[in-house]
Amino acid sequence: MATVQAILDATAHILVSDGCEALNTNRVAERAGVSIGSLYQYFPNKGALIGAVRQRHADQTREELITLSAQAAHLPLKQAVPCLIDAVMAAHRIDPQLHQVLEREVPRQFQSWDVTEGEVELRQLLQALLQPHQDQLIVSDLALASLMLVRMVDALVHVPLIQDPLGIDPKAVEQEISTVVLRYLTGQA
Amino acid sequence: MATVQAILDATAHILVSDGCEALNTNRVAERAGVSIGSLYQYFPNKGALIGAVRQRHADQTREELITLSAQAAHLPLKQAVPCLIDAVMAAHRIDPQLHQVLEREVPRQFQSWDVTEGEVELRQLLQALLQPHQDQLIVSDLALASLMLVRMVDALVHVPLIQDPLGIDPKAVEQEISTVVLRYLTGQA
Amino acid sequence: MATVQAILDATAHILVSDGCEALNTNRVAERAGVSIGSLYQYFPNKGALIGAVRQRHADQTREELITLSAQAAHLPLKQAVPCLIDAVMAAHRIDPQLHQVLEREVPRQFQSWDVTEGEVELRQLLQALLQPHQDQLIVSDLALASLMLVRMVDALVHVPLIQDPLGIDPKAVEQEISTVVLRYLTGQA
Amino acid sequence: MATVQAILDATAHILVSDGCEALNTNRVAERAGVSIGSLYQYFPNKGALIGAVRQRHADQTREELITLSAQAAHLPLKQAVPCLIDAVMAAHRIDPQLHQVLEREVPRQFQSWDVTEGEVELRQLLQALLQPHQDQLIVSDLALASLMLVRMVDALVHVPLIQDPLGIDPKAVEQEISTVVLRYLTGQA
DNA sequence: TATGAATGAGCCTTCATTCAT
DNA sequence: GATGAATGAAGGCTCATTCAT
Repeated sequence: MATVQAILDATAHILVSDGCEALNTNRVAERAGVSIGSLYQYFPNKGALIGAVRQRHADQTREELITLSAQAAHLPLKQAVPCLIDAVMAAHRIDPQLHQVLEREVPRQFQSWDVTEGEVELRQLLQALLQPHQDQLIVSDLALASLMLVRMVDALVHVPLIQDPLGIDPKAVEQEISTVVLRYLTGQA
Repeated sequence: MATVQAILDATAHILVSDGCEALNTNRVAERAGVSIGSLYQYFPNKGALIGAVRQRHADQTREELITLSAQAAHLPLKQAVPCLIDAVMAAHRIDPQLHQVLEREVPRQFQSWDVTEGEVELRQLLQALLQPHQDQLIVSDLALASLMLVRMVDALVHVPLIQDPLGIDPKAVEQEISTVVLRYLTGQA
Repeated sequence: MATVQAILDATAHILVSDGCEALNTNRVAERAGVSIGSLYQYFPNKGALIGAVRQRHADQTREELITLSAQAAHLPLKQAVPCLIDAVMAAHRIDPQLHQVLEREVPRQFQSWDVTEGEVELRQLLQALLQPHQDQLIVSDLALASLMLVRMVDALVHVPLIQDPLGIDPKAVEQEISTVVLRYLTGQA
Repeated sequence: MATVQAILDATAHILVSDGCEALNTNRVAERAGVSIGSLYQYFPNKGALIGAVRQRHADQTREELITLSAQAAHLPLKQAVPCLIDAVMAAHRIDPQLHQVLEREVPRQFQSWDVTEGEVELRQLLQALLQPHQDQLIVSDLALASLMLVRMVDALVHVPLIQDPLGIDPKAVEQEISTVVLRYLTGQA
């Protein structure tokens, strides 16, 4: 419904512009242009608000990721890897700032179980994508490799999204991610 | 002074055991066994408290890292890399839970500029350590490689510290980090 | 109308099961299975709701009381008194819990003038019932005696309805009420 | 402490003048002339406030009652009973309006166990006072009689404290209570 | 008439911070 | 320096009531 959308949008906006600490239900309601009563008609408490925003973002991200990574399924490994990295980056580009806040600022009490949930799903997806290329891989354990890759790619993908103090070129980083991954998987780039 | 130490310890303890949201100055003072007035004698506000804890933790981490990584300076690359990874892991083992909270939960208003500061220093340290091994490296840009390495190692180093839902062995992860790094740097492991 | 009945029933039910503090119009409407709008179609405000429940309960109580006490009119005093006490107890057994809540928990703002109203009526009824037995009575003032009796019987009648912490038998209490009354009125039991 | 006293006084005053529903912590603090923060320094929540007022009132009442009823211990029954009734009335005159509110308006959630507690104590006190007069009593069971008396006297004692709609004289009521009690206990007045 | 989304005043409570002692 | 009572702005949330459909 329009009201719910407005509330979620307002929440996300405040989260991005002022951070999690500055998020309060009255402010969300005001920015959403609805009364505080309406907010509580749809969300039982502040945590649910953040949870819903996280859910919406996670859903969008997963959808984007799955859609784009599907294209990699039929490519040779050397093109599949950059394609996947692109997918991950595209997913992160949906709302990088919101992603950042959700990832790094949400206090413990609002963090839900499904954070790791999503990662596990991702690792299994990746493992399935790598399976067909078994013969070219030099990694010993595909499950282990998937864990390593998901974590490192996630970390690296954030790099080009922010200004580097030493002036490293974002474009170069983006390409280098594929290099790292391919060298790890195949020993060559 | 003892009072300051007690206050910082209390802060860190609450941060770890109950999270950033549960940190309040009265509780810190109580746990530290000093009056709230004394707390404000040494710290102008709540932010300074968190800042000081962060600073102390960063200092300890850096010190540990520098001390341990010094040993890697005179080793061949193949042993230097595991040695460095060990150093990073040791640094993270100082207080992994505090590290986690500081890294992931502290709201924007308390996050200071010097987070990146520390990383830049790290990248330069790493670059200096790699320099002597130039001939064995296949990476094109040492500054870029340092950025990549610092980010990915930091991400990977957290993995063995928490229980994996898919049951991957922490020991295996620890070794695999060196593999990833060496393959990236030299094309072999 | 069915809607009104449903609303009153819902109100009474919530009053009994969760107390006056837990009574709110939205909850009443929900439990009654009608919309909040419909509730306000029939009751101008929350107070009217409680008032109506009180009225209904008072009406039922009065009706029961008058019906049953009519039987006492043609009995000799010694049998009339237990008969009347029985009538009062029967009236209280209609919905003892609701009675309790209405009597002890309803805040001032919802208490209406007619509380005493009912009592006055009762006193006059009792006085009329006693009049024919004047010759056996040793009380000086029948109006005063009626006041005393209504108040004390009301108080005593609640006793057998709740569990006594010292384990006094409810049946014994019930009989003792008649003893008290008869001794007061006639000097004998 | 002065602050605590002021808070309790303010609570009692609001309770009496505007009822339980109108009691809110901000108003209490304002009337007490302290900040809302100070109120919460001494009382963990609204319920504790009401509980403390109730406690204070119960303590005062009990003290008055025990002190005054001690005088009845060495009197013959015929003077002891009016003396006791006087004691009960004096106890009720401490703050009749507060007593009323505490007795009839406090919602379930704030009612504590010790309501009945006090009554049991009273019944045992009364039983001890009656024991020495056993030979003049015609009641079969002293424990039962004590229960009856406590309840009926409590009910009757409230009568002279309020204006009667039928114009019964309060003084007469007061005396009649002793009559009722003595007739019940001894068969004569 | 019935509906129920929307409203918003107001209540309970927390906590960073001050300041008189 | 140390203390801790006191402050009060601010935030989470409830619920009686309205009104457009």
